[in-house]
Amino acid sequence: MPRKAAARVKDVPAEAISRHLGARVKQLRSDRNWSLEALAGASGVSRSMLSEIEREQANPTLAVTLRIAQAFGMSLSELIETPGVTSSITVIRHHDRAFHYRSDDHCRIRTLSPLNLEKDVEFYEVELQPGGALRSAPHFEGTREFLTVVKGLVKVESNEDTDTLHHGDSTTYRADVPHAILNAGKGEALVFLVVIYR
Amino acid sequence: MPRKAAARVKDVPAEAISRHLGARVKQLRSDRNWSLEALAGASGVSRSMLSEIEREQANPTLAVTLRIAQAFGMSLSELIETPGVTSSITVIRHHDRAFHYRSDDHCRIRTLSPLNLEKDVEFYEVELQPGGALRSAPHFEGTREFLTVVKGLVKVESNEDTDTLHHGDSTTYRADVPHAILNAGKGEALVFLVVIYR
DNA sequence: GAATTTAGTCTTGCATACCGGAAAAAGCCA
DNA sequence: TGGCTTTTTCCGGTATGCAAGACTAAATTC
Repeated sequence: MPRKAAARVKDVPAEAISRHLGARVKQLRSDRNWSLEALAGASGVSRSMLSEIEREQANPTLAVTLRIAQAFGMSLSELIETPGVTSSITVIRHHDRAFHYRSDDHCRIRTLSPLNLEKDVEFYEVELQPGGALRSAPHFEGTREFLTVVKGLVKVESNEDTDTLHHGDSTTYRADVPHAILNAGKGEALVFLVVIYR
Repeated sequence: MPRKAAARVKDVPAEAISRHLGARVKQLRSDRNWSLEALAGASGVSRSMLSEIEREQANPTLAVTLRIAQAFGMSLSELIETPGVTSSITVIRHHDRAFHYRSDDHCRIRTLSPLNLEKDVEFYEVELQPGGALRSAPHFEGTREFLTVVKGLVKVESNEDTDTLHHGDSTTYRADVPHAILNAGKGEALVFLVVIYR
């Protein structure tokens, strides 16, 4: 068995890189009746490279892609994003490491909402080992947290206030002050947390 | 003196490529307490490349940048774009009937956020018996729901899309179209639901 | 404090992004 | 059809993106 060649990114199916970037560039260019030469002039990217990109035979660098976007008078995002396609459902699987926001011995946090997609709300799952705690510095003014306990015994602190929650209890508190979530029980604790920025 | 090399894109000032992409990656990574090794594992991009990118010494290809974005659970655009009271605590006890939003044989809904206090976000716990379903007419334009399955086997429908979720899986979907949450398993199902109105 | 582990940077080597110019296609008008 | 122009693809060379492993420094464990 020949040993596996070094996995290079180029080997990734071209379509996966950025769906139809080539087609998109070609479209924008012909919309404007530009030749490769014209686009090359406007972008500073060589005709040959542009040709390859349009035929999906290249894996352009960020810099080159950015220049092309600028030549069309748009941002990278605008160039890359397929306009108007918002798939209805997005799923985050339990074991998807990409969403393990943070993990250490005492505390594991999973992101349940695509971060930064929803700007002012975040949804987390937090697992705390006995004695474990999640302490946070104040967030922006007006930020509140909503929390519900699925398993274990949890103590919540916000400012000087403190409260203890059992399985099934929920709470909301100010998060624009120092606050903390602590596992006050003997077993593992599991809570869901919604953070709302104002 | 060697003759002037052909002007390559790499020669462009690094900052211009994508403002502080390196810093951004580094930030996201340390936010999550990930080592380069961990990020390499999650993204499929080598440590060394990641190191170079963070130090702004590389001009990554689109493919690599995309993989990094995916490892962080965000889109390319999201990665590239620059981001940026009296008693503190209110508790809702598990058995407090006042917050049983709705109860019937098949479906029990508890409100975990004081309703109409936070106007554009609501937080629910939904319990579905086998065969039970929660069907909703479209909410306001732009409304999305975030859902995570704590127990059971759940099917989600939004528009024509459908997906099945096991324990620990999460999803987000459009709620401004007809949508439904169904218990597709043999036992009781428990999910947490966040609704965001736009 | 030596040995082990864990973090990051540096080095090596290959595949390829990228450029400039040549060859090939495609129009376009007699 | 034959030339003339314009547009696109092909080709050769250079610089560099990228992966893998070596190396170094810091933190842990014994």
